Amino acid sequence: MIILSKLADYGVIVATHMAADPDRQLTAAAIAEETRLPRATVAKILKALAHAGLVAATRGAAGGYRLARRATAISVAEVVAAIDGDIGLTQCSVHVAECARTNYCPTRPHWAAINRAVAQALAAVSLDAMLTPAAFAPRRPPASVHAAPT
Amino acid sequence: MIILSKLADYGVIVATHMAADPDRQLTAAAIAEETRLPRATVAKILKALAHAGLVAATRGAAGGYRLARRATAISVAEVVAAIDGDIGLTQCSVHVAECARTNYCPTRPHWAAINRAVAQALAAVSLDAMLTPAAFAPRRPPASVHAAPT
DNA sequence: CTATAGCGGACCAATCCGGTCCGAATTAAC
DNA sequence: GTTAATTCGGACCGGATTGGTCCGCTATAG
Repeated sequence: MIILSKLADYGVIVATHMAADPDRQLTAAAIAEETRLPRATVAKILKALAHAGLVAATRGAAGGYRLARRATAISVAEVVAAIDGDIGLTQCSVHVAECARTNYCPTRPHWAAINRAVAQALAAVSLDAMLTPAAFAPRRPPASVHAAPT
Repeated sequence: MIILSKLADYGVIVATHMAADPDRQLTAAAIAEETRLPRATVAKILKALAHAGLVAATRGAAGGYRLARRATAISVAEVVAAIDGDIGLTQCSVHVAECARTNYCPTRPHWAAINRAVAQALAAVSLDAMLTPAAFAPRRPPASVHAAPT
């Protein structure tokens, strides 16, 4: 299973790219070109990021986007949340009201704890950190949960 | 965004239900009834769990399922992986070969670290833990990544 | 031999997602 | 003031994935 949607994945790429030199103002077309992503899709992503206040848009001729904050102050979690919406493991975590099983489902409270761990894992990494040349990151995949990679 | 698929969510419910009294052998129909889940769906889930070796099946009349191991020895991560497949954040994490961006994408190695954190959060919780009455689990949602719950 | 129950797979419908496009609004340049 | 460039905010569509169901087969108990 893939956790992040493609769009959110692209979002991180775009945001990271902008974080590379935060002072430059880039048009959607320029970012698309430099990241090798489809132009229309990049535009859509930037819209979402702007909506969440992560990037600032300048309209009109000679307009473009730039990061609204310093790269160290934007976490991957924020970027993902801006595109995919709020992060939650189960239906229960996000739409609590709709869970008719609330009464006889003992597992529900436990998801919150796991949920927090996941959210924190994403929140702990800033765009700035994504740019650094991978120093500490291990080269091999997790290898703990693996069963059948398909 | 919801991380777990509905099916995987159900899978945890089913597995947890079985962990409640591990010595009883339950038919798929009985589990469906007791968990209030659609019978056919439960059957499908049990098949997946059996395939992964998490539950043992007895065929024929008076057959049924039971946990293959002690509830303390089965993690939520295993249940999820049995149904949704391997866990990975991005396309890169699972299908590394298909990522044409490998060369000019600086973010890739960093995903592995986040990936591990997520996997570990799921692996750290056993079915047995899911059964305990929520003692330590905080009642409030994460509140860190939240932006707009839709 | 018959009823029960899991096994394996095919199958369908619906939802979600990636991606595209277009008109409106806004600003810079001429 | 007019025109061109560029973002904004939608709607929109096709395809892929997923949730859910069903059927025929096998195996076991009585």
